[in-house]
Amino acid sequence: MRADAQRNYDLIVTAASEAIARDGAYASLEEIARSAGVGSATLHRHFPTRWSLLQAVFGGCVRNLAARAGDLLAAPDALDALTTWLHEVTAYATTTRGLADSLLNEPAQESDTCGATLVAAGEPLLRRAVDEGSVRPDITMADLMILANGISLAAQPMGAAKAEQLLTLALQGIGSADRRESVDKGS
Amino acid sequence: MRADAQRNYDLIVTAASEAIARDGAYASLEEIARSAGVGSATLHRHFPTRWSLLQAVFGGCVRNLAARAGDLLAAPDALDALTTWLHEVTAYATTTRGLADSLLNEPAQESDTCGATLVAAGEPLLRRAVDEGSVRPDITMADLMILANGISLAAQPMGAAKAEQLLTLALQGIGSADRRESVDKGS
DNA sequence: TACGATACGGGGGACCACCCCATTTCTGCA
DNA sequence: TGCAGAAATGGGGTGGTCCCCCGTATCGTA
Repeated sequence: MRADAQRNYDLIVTAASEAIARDGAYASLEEIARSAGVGSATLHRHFPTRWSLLQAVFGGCVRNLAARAGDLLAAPDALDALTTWLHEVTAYATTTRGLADSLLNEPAQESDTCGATLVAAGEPLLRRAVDEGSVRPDITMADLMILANGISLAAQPMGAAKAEQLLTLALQGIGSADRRESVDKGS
Repeated sequence: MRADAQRNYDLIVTAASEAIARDGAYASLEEIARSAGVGSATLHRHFPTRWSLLQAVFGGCVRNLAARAGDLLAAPDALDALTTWLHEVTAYATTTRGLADSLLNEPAQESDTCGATLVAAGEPLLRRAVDEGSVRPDITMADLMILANGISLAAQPMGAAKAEQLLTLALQGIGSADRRESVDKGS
Protein backbone atom coordinates (compact mmCIF):
# COMPACT_ATOMS: atom_id res chain seq x y z
CA MET A 1 0.00 0.00 0.00
CA ARG A 2 1.39 3.36 -0.98
CA ALA A 3 2.24 5.77 1.82
CA ASP A 4 -0.25 8.44 0.76
CA ALA A 5 -2.99 5.87 0.43
CA GLN A 6 -2.33 4.67 3.96
CA ARG A 7 -2.32 8.27 5.18
CA ASN A 8 -5.68 9.00 3.56
CA TYR A 9 -7.10 5.74 4.83
CA ASP A 10 -6.27 6.77 8.38
CA LEU A 11 -7.57 10.29 7.88
CA ILE A 12 -10.86 8.93 6.62
CA VAL A 13 -11.27 6.49 9.50
CA THR A 14 -10.52 9.21 12.02
CA ALA A 15 -12.98 11.62 10.44
CA ALA A 16 -15.57 8.87 10.17
CA SER A 17 -15.23 8.04 13.85
CA GLU A 18 -16.05 11.60 14.81
CA ALA A 19 -18.88 11.96 12.34
CA ILE A 20 -20.46 8.65 13.32
CA ALA A 21 -20.15 9.44 17.03
CA ARG A 22 -21.98 12.67 16.31
CA ASP A 23 -24.54 11.64 13.67
CA GLY A 24 -24.85 7.86 13.92
CA ALA A 25 -24.18 5.08 11.45
CA TYR A 26 -25.82 6.93 8.59
CA ALA A 27 -23.63 10.01 8.78
CA SER A 28 -23.02 11.67 5.42
CA LEU A 29 -20.11 10.04 3.59
CA GLU A 30 -19.64 13.24 1.65
CA GLU A 31 -19.10 15.18 4.84
CA ILE A 32 -16.74 12.57 6.20
CA ALA A 33 -14.65 12.91 3.07
CA ARG A 34 -14.81 16.70 3.31
CA SER A 35 -13.71 16.82 6.94
CA ALA A 36 -10.96 14.30 6.21
CA GLY A 37 -9.72 16.61 3.49
CA VAL A 38 -10.06 14.08 0.68
CA GLY A 39 -12.33 13.81 -2.32
CA SER A 40 -15.41 11.67 -2.07
CA ALA A 41 -14.05 9.40 -4.79
CA THR A 42 -11.10 8.54 -2.56
CA LEU A 43 -13.41 7.54 0.23
CA HIS A 44 -15.40 5.31 -2.10
CA ARG A 45 -12.26 3.71 -3.45
CA HIS A 46 -11.03 2.80 0.03
CA PHE A 47 -14.47 1.77 1.28
CA PRO A 48 -16.78 0.55 -1.46
CA THR A 49 -19.71 0.16 0.93
CA ARG A 50 -20.82 2.00 4.01
CA TRP A 51 -20.36 -1.17 6.07
CA SER A 52 -16.76 -1.58 5.07
CA LEU A 53 -16.16 1.86 6.54
CA LEU A 54 -18.10 1.06 9.69
CA GLN A 55 -16.12 -2.13 10.03
CA ALA A 56 -12.88 -0.17 9.88
CA VAL A 57 -14.19 2.32 12.43
CA PHE A 58 -15.43 -0.24 14.94
CA GLY A 59 -12.87 -2.95 14.35
CA GLY A 60 -10.82 -1.86 17.34
CA CYS A 61 -13.73 -1.86 19.78
CA VAL A 62 -14.84 -5.25 18.55
CA ARG A 63 -11.39 -6.71 18.96
CA ASN A 64 -11.25 -5.33 22.50
CA LEU A 65 -14.57 -6.92 23.36
CA ALA A 66 -13.43 -10.20 21.87
CA ALA A 67 -10.26 -10.11 23.92
CA ARG A 68 -12.28 -9.37 27.01
CA ALA A 69 -14.30 -12.52 26.34
CA GLY A 70 -11.05 -14.45 26.33
CA ASP A 71 -10.07 -12.99 29.70
CA LEU A 72 -13.43 -13.85 31.22
CA LEU A 73 -12.91 -17.50 30.38
CA ALA A 74 -10.65 -17.54 33.42
CA ALA A 75 -13.37 -16.26 35.75
CA PRO A 76 -14.55 -18.79 38.36
CA ASP A 77 -18.31 -18.66 37.65
CA ALA A 78 -19.18 -19.51 34.06
CA LEU A 79 -22.69 -18.06 34.11
CA ASP A 80 -21.42 -14.90 35.72
CA ALA A 81 -18.69 -14.56 33.12
CA LEU A 82 -21.19 -14.94 30.29
CA THR A 83 -23.67 -12.43 31.65
CA THR A 84 -20.91 -9.99 32.52
CA TRP A 85 -19.61 -10.11 28.98
CA LEU A 86 -23.04 -9.72 27.45
CA HIS A 87 -23.61 -6.70 29.66
CA GLU A 88 -20.37 -5.18 28.54
CA VAL A 89 -21.22 -5.75 24.91
CA THR A 90 -24.65 -4.23 25.40
CA ALA A 91 -23.32 -1.23 27.27
CA TYR A 92 -20.72 -0.61 24.61
CA ALA A 93 -23.19 -0.99 21.75
CA THR A 94 -25.68 1.30 23.43
CA THR A 95 -23.14 3.97 24.29
CA THR A 96 -21.19 4.00 21.06
CA ARG A 97 -23.39 5.66 18.47
CA GLY A 98 -23.70 3.67 15.30
CA LEU A 99 -22.26 0.42 16.61
CA ALA A 100 -25.61 -1.29 17.13
CA ASP A 101 -26.87 -0.27 13.69
CA SER A 102 -23.58 -1.33 12.26
CA LEU A 103 -23.71 -4.78 13.81
CA LEU A 104 -27.32 -5.30 12.89
CA ASN A 105 -27.39 -4.12 9.31
CA GLU A 106 -24.12 -5.51 8.10
CA PRO A 107 -24.66 -7.96 5.26
CA ALA A 108 -25.02 -11.45 6.70
CA GLN A 109 -23.17 -13.06 3.81
CA GLU A 110 -19.75 -11.68 4.71
CA SER A 111 -17.73 -13.84 7.03
CA ASP A 112 -15.26 -11.38 8.56
CA THR A 113 -17.88 -9.06 10.01
CA CYS A 114 -17.90 -7.48 13.45
CA GLY A 115 -20.92 -9.51 14.43
CA ALA A 116 -19.31 -12.79 13.45
CA THR A 117 -16.20 -11.87 15.42
CA LEU A 118 -18.21 -11.22 18.55
CA VAL A 119 -20.21 -14.42 18.16
CA ALA A 120 -17.02 -16.42 17.75
CA ALA A 121 -15.48 -14.72 20.77
CA GLY A 122 -18.47 -15.38 22.98
CA GLU A 123 -18.98 -18.97 21.96
CA PRO A 124 -16.50 -20.47 24.48
CA LEU A 125 -18.12 -18.49 27.29
CA LEU A 126 -21.51 -19.89 26.38
CA ARG A 127 -20.22 -23.43 25.94
CA ARG A 128 -18.62 -23.31 29.37
CA ALA A 129 -21.85 -22.12 30.98
CA VAL A 130 -23.83 -24.83 29.21
CA ASP A 131 -21.35 -27.52 30.24
CA GLU A 132 -21.57 -26.26 33.78
CA GLY A 133 -25.32 -26.77 33.56
CA SER A 134 -26.29 -23.22 34.37
CA VAL A 135 -27.55 -22.33 30.89
CA ARG A 136 -30.06 -24.17 28.74
CA PRO A 137 -28.26 -26.17 26.05
CA ASP A 138 -30.57 -25.11 23.22
CA ILE A 139 -29.26 -21.55 23.25
CA THR A 140 -26.76 -20.37 20.69
CA MET A 141 -24.35 -17.47 20.88
CA ALA A 142 -25.83 -16.05 17.71
CA ASP A 143 -29.21 -15.89 19.44
CA LEU A 144 -27.74 -14.06 22.41
CA MET A 145 -25.96 -11.58 20.16
CA ILE A 146 -29.15 -10.82 18.29
CA LEU A 147 -30.90 -10.33 21.59
CA ALA A 148 -28.20 -8.05 22.98
CA ASN A 149 -28.10 -6.12 19.74
CA GLY A 150 -31.82 -5.69 19.53
CA ILE A 151 -31.93 -4.44 23.08
CA SER A 152 -29.09 -2.01 22.42
CA LEU A 153 -30.83 -0.67 19.38
CA ALA A 154 -34.27 -0.39 20.89
CA ALA A 155 -33.10 1.09 24.18
CA GLN A 156 -30.59 3.51 22.67
CA PRO A 157 -32.81 6.56 23.21
CA MET A 158 -33.27 5.65 26.88
CA GLY A 159 -29.58 5.24 27.55
CA ALA A 160 -27.27 2.44 28.59
CA ALA A 161 -28.84 1.95 32.02
CA LYS A 162 -32.16 1.01 30.45
CA ALA A 163 -30.47 -1.31 28.02
CA GLU A 164 -28.67 -3.14 30.80
CA GLN A 165 -31.85 -3.44 32.81
CA LEU A 166 -33.64 -4.96 29.83
CA LEU A 167 -30.79 -7.35 29.20
CA THR A 168 -30.97 -8.52 32.79
CA LEU A 169 -34.68 -8.98 32.35
CA ALA A 170 -34.25 -10.98 29.15
CA LEU A 171 -31.61 -13.22 30.68
CA GLN A 172 -33.69 -13.94 33.78
CA GLY A 173 -37.15 -14.07 32.25
CA ILE A 174 -40.26 -12.32 33.42
CA GLY A 175 -41.60 -15.00 35.74
CA SER A 176 -41.84 -14.51 39.48
CA ALA A 177 -42.79 -17.99 40.67
CA ASP A 178 -39.20 -19.18 40.86
CA ARG A 179 -36.93 -16.19 41.03
CA ARG A 180 -33.32 -17.13 41.29
CA GLU A 181 -31.66 -16.31 44.58
CA SER A 182 -28.86 -14.63 42.64
CA VAL A 183 -31.20 -11.90 41.49
CA ASP A 184 -30.45 -9.57 44.35
CA LYS A 185 -26.72 -10.10 44.12
CA GLY A 186 -26.13 -7.45 41.48
CA SER A 187 -27.93 -4.63 43.22
CA MET B 1 -61.84 18.51 5.31
CA ARG B 2 -62.51 19.13 1.64
CA ALA B 3 -63.56 16.14 -0.42
CA ASP B 4 -60.57 16.22 -2.77
CA ALA B 5 -58.19 16.56 0.15
CA GLN B 6 -59.69 13.46 1.73
CA ARG B 7 -59.43 11.62 -1.57
CA ASN B 8 -55.76 12.49 -1.96
CA TYR B 9 -55.09 11.60 1.66
CA ASP B 10 -56.47 8.13 1.05
CA LEU B 11 -54.61 7.73 -2.23
CA ILE B 12 -51.36 8.63 -0.51
CA VAL B 13 -51.88 6.22 2.37
CA THR B 14 -52.71 3.40 -0.03
CA ALA B 15 -49.67 4.07 -2.18
CA ALA B 16 -47.50 4.38 0.91
CA SER B 17 -48.69 1.02 2.23
CA GLU B 18 -47.57 -0.68 -0.94
CA ALA B 19 -44.26 1.15 -1.16
CA ILE B 20 -43.42 0.51 2.49
CA ALA B 21 -44.36 -3.15 2.22
CA ARG B 22 -41.95 -3.37 -0.70
CA ASP B 23 -39.11 -1.07 0.36
CA GLY B 24 -39.40 -0.67 4.13
CA ALA B 25 -39.97 2.34 6.34
CA TYR B 26 -37.53 4.49 4.40
CA ALA B 27 -39.23 4.14 1.04
CA SER B 28 -38.92 7.17 -1.20
CA LEU B 29 -41.60 9.73 -0.40
CA GLU B 30 -41.22 11.13 -3.90
CA GLU B 31 -42.09 7.78 -5.41
CA ILE B 32 -45.04 7.34 -3.07
CA ALA B 33 -46.40 10.68 -4.24
CA ARG B 34 -45.74 9.73 -7.85
CA SER B 35 -47.52 6.38 -7.63
CA ALA B 36 -50.40 8.02 -5.77
CA GLY B 37 -50.73 10.45 -8.65
CA VAL B 38 -50.22 13.57 -6.54
CA GLY B 39 -47.45 16.13 -6.35
CA SER B 40 -44.81 15.73 -3.69
CA ALA B 41 -45.88 19.00 -2.12
CA THR B 42 -49.32 17.53 -1.47
CA LEU B 43 -47.77 14.59 0.34
CA HIS B 44 -45.69 16.92 2.49
CA ARG B 45 -48.68 19.07 3.33
CA HIS B 46 -50.73 16.08 4.50
CA PHE B 47 -47.80 14.44 6.28
CA PRO B 48 -45.19 16.93 7.48
CA THR B 49 -42.90 14.16 8.72
CA ARG B 50 -42.17 10.65 7.63
CA TRP B 51 -43.49 9.37 10.97
CA SER B 52 -46.86 10.99 10.53
CA LEU B 53 -47.22 9.05 7.29
CA LEU B 54 -46.10 5.81 8.90
CA GLN B 55 -48.57 6.39 11.68
CA ALA B 56 -51.39 6.76 9.17
CA VAL B 57 -50.26 3.61 7.37
CA PHE B 58 -49.96 1.44 10.45
CA GLY B 59 -52.74 2.94 12.52
CA GLY B 60 -55.15 0.20 11.51
CA CYS B 61 -52.83 -2.67 12.42
CA VAL B 62 -52.05 -1.06 15.74
CA ARG B 63 -55.71 -0.59 16.58
CA ASN B 64 -56.33 -4.24 15.72
CA LEU B 65 -53.56 -5.37 18.02
CA ALA B 66 -54.88 -3.11 20.77
CA ALA B 67 -58.35 -4.58 20.37
CA ARG B 68 -56.88 -8.06 20.51
CA ALA B 69 -55.31 -7.17 23.85
CA GLY B 70 -58.75 -6.25 25.10
CA ASP B 71 -60.13 -9.60 24.00
CA LEU B 72 -57.35 -11.50 25.70
CA LEU B 73 -58.26 -9.92 29.01
CA ALA B 74 -61.06 -12.49 29.08
CA ALA B 75 -58.69 -15.44 28.72
CA PRO B 76 -58.46 -17.68 31.78
CA ASP B 77 -54.66 -17.68 32.28
CA ALA B 78 -53.24 -14.19 32.75
CA LEU B 79 -49.62 -15.10 32.01
CA ASP B 80 -50.67 -17.02 28.94
CA ALA B 81 -52.73 -14.10 27.70
CA LEU B 82 -49.82 -11.71 28.12
CA THR B 83 -47.28 -13.90 26.37
CA THR B 84 -49.72 -14.72 23.60
CA TRP B 85 -50.31 -11.07 22.94
CA LEU B 86 -46.61 -10.25 23.00
CA HIS B 87 -46.01 -13.03 20.51
CA GLU B 88 -48.68 -11.67 18.23
CA VAL B 89 -47.23 -8.19 18.41
CA THR B 90 -43.77 -9.53 17.67
CA ALA B 91 -44.95 -11.67 14.79
CA TYR B 92 -46.83 -8.77 13.30
CA ALA B 93 -43.94 -6.36 13.68
CA THR B 94 -41.49 -8.82 12.19
CA THR B 95 -43.69 -9.72 9.25
CA THR B 96 -44.95 -6.28 8.36
CA ARG B 97 -42.09 -4.43 6.73
CA GLY B 98 -41.44 -1.05 8.25
CA LEU B 99 -43.60 -1.48 11.33
CA ALA B 100 -40.74 -2.23 13.69
CA ASP B 101 -38.67 0.70 12.44
CA SER B 102 -41.74 2.83 12.64
CA LEU B 103 -42.48 1.92 16.25
CA LEU B 104 -38.88 2.29 17.30
CA ASN B 105 -37.92 5.53 15.65
CA GLU B 106 -41.06 7.51 16.18
CA PRO B 107 -40.37 10.62 18.23
CA ALA B 108 -40.87 9.79 21.91
CA GLN B 109 -42.30 13.22 22.69
CA GLU B 110 -45.57 12.68 20.86
CA SER B 111 -48.36 11.16 22.93
CA ASP B 112 -50.64 9.67 20.29
CA THR B 113 -48.04 7.40 18.73
CA CYS B 114 -48.45 3.77 17.73
CA GLY B 115 -46.04 2.67 20.41
CA ALA B 116 -47.93 4.51 23.15
CA THR B 117 -51.18 2.96 21.95
CA LEU B 118 -49.77 -0.54 22.18
CA VAL B 119 -48.28 0.10 25.61
CA ALA B 120 -51.59 1.40 26.88
CA ALA B 121 -53.41 -1.57 25.38
CA GLY B 122 -51.06 -4.10 26.93
CA GLU B 123 -50.96 -2.53 30.36
CA PRO B 124 -54.11 -4.28 31.70
CA LEU B 125 -52.78 -7.63 30.52
CA LEU B 126 -49.56 -7.07 32.40
CA ARG B 127 -51.29 -5.79 35.51
CA ARG B 128 -53.50 -8.86 35.60
CA ALA B 129 -50.50 -11.18 35.33
CA VAL B 130 -48.68 -9.30 38.08
CA ASP B 131 -51.71 -9.37 40.35
CA GLU B 132 -52.00 -13.07 39.71
CA GLY B 133 -48.42 -13.40 40.91
CA SER B 134 -47.04 -15.00 37.76
CA VAL B 135 -45.00 -12.01 36.63
CA ARG B 136 -42.44 -9.99 38.57
CA PRO B 137 -43.98 -6.72 39.74
CA ASP B 138 -41.02 -4.56 38.75
CA ILE B 139 -41.70 -5.04 35.05
CA THR B 140 -43.43 -2.34 33.03
CA MET B 141 -45.32 -2.66 29.78
CA ALA B 142 -43.04 -0.11 28.22
CA ASP B 143 -40.08 -2.38 28.97
CA LEU B 144 -41.79 -5.34 27.36
CA MET B 145 -42.67 -3.34 24.28
CA ILE B 146 -39.08 -2.19 23.87
CA LEU B 147 -37.97 -5.77 24.24
CA ALA B 148 -40.47 -7.09 21.70
CA ASN B 149 -39.62 -4.29 19.32
CA GLY B 150 -35.91 -4.77 19.60
CA ILE B 151 -36.30 -8.47 18.93
CA SER B 152 -38.53 -7.82 15.93
CA LEU B 153 -36.04 -5.40 14.51
CA ALA B 154 -32.95 -7.48 15.13
CA ALA B 155 -34.49 -10.74 13.97
CA GLN B 156 -36.23 -9.30 10.92
CA PRO B 157 -33.69 -10.75 8.45
CA MET B 158 -34.12 -14.22 9.98
CA GLY B 159 -37.88 -14.19 9.78
CA ALA B 160 -40.78 -14.29 12.19
CA ALA B 161 -40.01 -17.78 13.50
CA LYS B 162 -36.63 -16.64 14.82
CA ALA B 163 -38.18 -13.57 16.36
CA GLU B 164 -40.76 -15.63 18.21
CA GLN B 165 -38.13 -18.05 19.42
CA LEU B 166 -36.07 -15.18 20.79
CA LEU B 167 -39.08 -13.65 22.47
CA THR B 168 -39.82 -16.95 24.17
CA LEU B 169 -36.20 -17.06 25.28
CA ALA B 170 -36.33 -13.53 26.65
CA LEU B 171 -39.54 -14.16 28.52
CA GLN B 172 -38.26 -17.38 30.09
CA GLY B 173 -34.64 -16.44 30.66
CA ILE B 174 -31.56 -18.41 29.78
CA GLY B 175 -31.18 -20.35 33.02
CA SER B 176 -31.58 -24.10 33.18
CA ALA B 177 -31.42 -24.74 36.94
CA ASP B 178 -35.07 -24.07 37.48
CA ARG B 179 -36.87 -24.39 34.18
CA ARG B 180 -40.57 -23.89 34.47
CA GLU B 181 -42.70 -26.95 33.91
CA SER B 182 -44.80 -24.88 31.49
CA VAL B 183 -41.89 -24.72 29.07
CA ASP B 184 -42.89 -27.82 27.21
CA LYS B 185 -46.53 -26.86 27.05
CA GLY B 186 -46.21 -24.79 23.88
CA SER B 187 -44.47 -27.42 21.80
C1' DT C 1 16.73 11.55 -12.31
C1' DA C 2 13.15 9.54 -15.07
C1' DC C 3 9.51 6.46 -15.72
C1' DG C 4 5.46 3.48 -14.91
C1' DA C 5 2.15 2.34 -11.78
C1' DT C 6 -0.82 4.01 -8.47
C1' DA C 7 -3.82 7.11 -6.10
C1' DC C 8 -6.20 11.38 -6.30
C1' DG C 9 -10.27 14.57 -6.73
C1' DG C 10 -13.12 17.75 -9.59
C1' DG C 11 -17.13 17.50 -11.64
C1' DG C 12 -21.39 15.30 -13.47
C1' DG C 13 -25.61 12.24 -13.31
C1' DA C 14 -29.36 10.43 -10.82
C1' DC C 15 -31.86 10.68 -6.93
C1' DC C 16 -33.92 12.66 -2.69
C1' DA C 17 -36.56 15.81 0.88
C1' DC C 18 -38.57 19.94 1.30
C1' DC C 19 -40.60 24.48 0.04
C1' DC C 20 -42.58 28.60 -2.69
C1' DC C 21 -46.32 30.40 -5.15
C1' DA C 22 -49.21 30.88 -9.32
C1' DT C 23 -53.06 28.16 -10.59
C1' DT C 24 -56.95 25.19 -10.18
C1' DT C 25 -60.73 23.24 -7.62
C1' DC C 26 -64.17 23.03 -4.27
C1' DT C 27 -68.07 24.74 -1.32
C1' DG C 28 -71.25 27.73 1.29
C1' DC C 29 -74.26 31.27 0.40
C1' DA C 30 -77.32 34.22 -2.10
C1' DT D 1 -78.29 28.04 -10.15
C1' DG D 2 -74.13 31.02 -10.12
C1' DC D 3 -70.37 33.08 -7.85
C1' DA D 4 -66.72 34.71 -4.69
C1' DG D 5 -63.40 33.46 -1.68
C1' DA D 6 -61.21 30.01 0.78
C1' DA D 7 -58.71 25.86 0.31
C1' DA D 8 -55.92 22.52 -1.95
C1' DT D 9 -52.85 21.55 -5.69
C1' DG D 10 -48.40 20.55 -8.16
C1' DG D 11 -44.55 22.24 -11.19
C1' DG D 12 -40.30 23.60 -10.52
C1' DG D 13 -36.38 25.30 -7.67
C1' DT D 14 -32.82 24.62 -3.87
C1' DG D 15 -29.60 22.22 -1.52
C1' DG D 16 -28.21 17.89 -0.22
C1' DT D 17 -26.91 12.83 -0.99
C1' DC D 18 -24.41 8.73 -3.24
C1' DC D 19 -21.65 7.06 -6.65
C1' DC D 20 -18.57 7.03 -10.71
C1' DC D 21 -15.61 8.54 -14.79
C1' DC D 22 -11.28 10.08 -16.23
C1' DG D 23 -7.60 13.57 -16.74
C1' DT D 24 -4.00 14.79 -13.52
C1' DA D 25 -0.66 14.65 -9.77
C1' DT D 26 2.05 11.91 -6.83
C1' DC D 27 4.82 8.07 -5.27
C1' DG D 28 8.36 4.27 -5.38
C1' DT D 29 11.87 2.30 -7.99
C1' DA D 30 15.48 1.49 -11.20
